[in-house]
Amino acid sequence: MRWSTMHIPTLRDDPADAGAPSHRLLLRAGYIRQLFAGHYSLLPLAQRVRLKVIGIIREEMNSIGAQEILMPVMHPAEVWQRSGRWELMGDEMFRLKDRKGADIALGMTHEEIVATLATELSSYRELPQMWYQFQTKLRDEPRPKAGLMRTREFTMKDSYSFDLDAAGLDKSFDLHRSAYIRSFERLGIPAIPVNASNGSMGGSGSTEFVCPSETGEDDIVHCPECGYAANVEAAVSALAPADPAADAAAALDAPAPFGTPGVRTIEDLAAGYDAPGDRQVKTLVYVLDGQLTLVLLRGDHALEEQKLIDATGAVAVRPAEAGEIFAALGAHPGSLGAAGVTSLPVIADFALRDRSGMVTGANTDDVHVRGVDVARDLSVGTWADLRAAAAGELCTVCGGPLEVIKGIEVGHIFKLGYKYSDAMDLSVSGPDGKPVKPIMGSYGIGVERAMAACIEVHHDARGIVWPAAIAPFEAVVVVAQQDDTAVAEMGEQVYRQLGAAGVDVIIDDRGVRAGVKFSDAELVGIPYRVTIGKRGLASGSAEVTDRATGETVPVPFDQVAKHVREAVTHAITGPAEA
RNA sequence: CGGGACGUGGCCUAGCUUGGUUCAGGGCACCGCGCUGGGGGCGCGGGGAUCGCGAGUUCGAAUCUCGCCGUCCCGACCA
Repeated sequence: MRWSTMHIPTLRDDPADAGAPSHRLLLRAGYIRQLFAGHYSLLPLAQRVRLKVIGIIREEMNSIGAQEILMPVMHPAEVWQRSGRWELMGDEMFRLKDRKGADIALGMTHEEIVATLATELSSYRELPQMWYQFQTKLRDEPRPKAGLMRTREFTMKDSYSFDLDAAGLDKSFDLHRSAYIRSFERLGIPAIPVNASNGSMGGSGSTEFVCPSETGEDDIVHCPECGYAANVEAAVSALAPADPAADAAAALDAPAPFGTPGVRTIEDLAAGYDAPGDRQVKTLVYVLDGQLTLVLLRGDHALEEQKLIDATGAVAVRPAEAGEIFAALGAHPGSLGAAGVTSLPVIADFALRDRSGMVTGANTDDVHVRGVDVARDLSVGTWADLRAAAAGELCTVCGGPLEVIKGIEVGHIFKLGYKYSDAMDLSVSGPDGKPVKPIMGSYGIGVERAMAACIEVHHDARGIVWPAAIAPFEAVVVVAQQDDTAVAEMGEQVYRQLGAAGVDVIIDDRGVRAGVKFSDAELVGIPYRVTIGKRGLASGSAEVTDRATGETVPVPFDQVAKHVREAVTHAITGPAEA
């Protein structure tokens, strides 16, 4: 490829972008252009990277025995109605009508569609099956952001497994897990597998692959001691046990009201009334699928909403509004409590179990009660893990202190169970001739997001520093003096030699100054730069510069191709054995 | 969906508060010529904008008012 004929419109003049995050670099370096919010054109450089990313993931998927397919982006509404997700997906699903007036969904994921395909499976002998595709997903994101990081239109590698039983699913799941670990390793993304919530996918277990990064949107609870890692949506932590003696000391025969004028927060109450946060019961009011529900936590704990959703199975979840709360309880937030409330469902966090001598609101403004015995005074209908694990709490595995880090979710694997098998009526004949329902798994990697995450990890003040495996080009030949015929010819010759040696190479043959070529090569992020110039011509050598380290070594012209080929080979991890 | 900001040649932006000699100035990019030539070089010349859209106020609107659209950022959701 020749730089002079390639459309790489770099925007090199914004000093504020030094060390900028991936979306700015992709834009500046001529990788992407926005069409409108959440939709980007990929220019030649980006498409080259994308195809390499796809190639690596494809190799790893094939190596675990998965087969590539391609499913439509447009789906008839009926399929989604059968699984119940036509309603569940709400505004996030793009919908349209065809000329006949039939409802059509634009695919945001393909569980329903593969399950439809899988109705053709007829015997246990055909299981297990793993099918995957690279396909555009369309999601009407409420807030697209950060360039390729969060778009409304993106490529996803999604795969689906069908197994005879749970043990088989475990195996397919583990195969994907290992394929993902190898894929991210080859892509240069330091992703770590973390426990996660299943969300709207349903099912029993899921693992997210998260790339640690300050720009990430996910909070990951991580134990440096033993390696435990989980999304805060699912993370657990250990608490110091409650002190029974202190509880006993604060216990009363019955809850005793006391005036707390102006007190609205846990902190106010802790400060003025000898009621530390861990002695309070925090009462939140949520509307779960239309049902007003009291959610109880220890005063110093924060609710993790996803845990509430997972624990209740509710679809529509929102905090209640002040008006609704007053109508139901007769008080405003700040003075709420569950003591004596039997008209509303009550769900409480495990940390409140068996506590006594607690302080909580009295459901009368400016009044609280003390001496509350959870078992005696509160009608808790459901106990669940609802609190968000926090930094400094203890690891349930090894007891070490936990930390919370930010990360980018680049992949997610789910054990789906029978949700879609049921909806689509999947069935095969078992060994005994009786029908058996296959069990499903689903597995996704966001391709463009992986590119963005990779840059997030691999960039410096001069631009992108691609790992050789997915760089748009492995090497660039920079002709330092384009109008010097001897130099230009030597550049062409070295360029041809590199190509013949199997190096993915571009020659910068533009008629611009050497400095422009150098800075562009660095901004774009090509791993190896081969400089051909008057200086080297005299001594019969080129200079090979490593983008990552900045190191430059002189290499005789006839050795350049071999030298670069070896450097690239060394830098790239090959595919796993099939 | 709630909160905030912004919308001026391909890109970045000045002008807007205090409407009128600016029917819009600059930088980058682009075209031509010349000088340069190993780290974003210089000079001269040139092309390119009905100031997001629509109403309104006014003798006069990029500038003021209203509406709409769009984009970005902060919160609740996802690969």
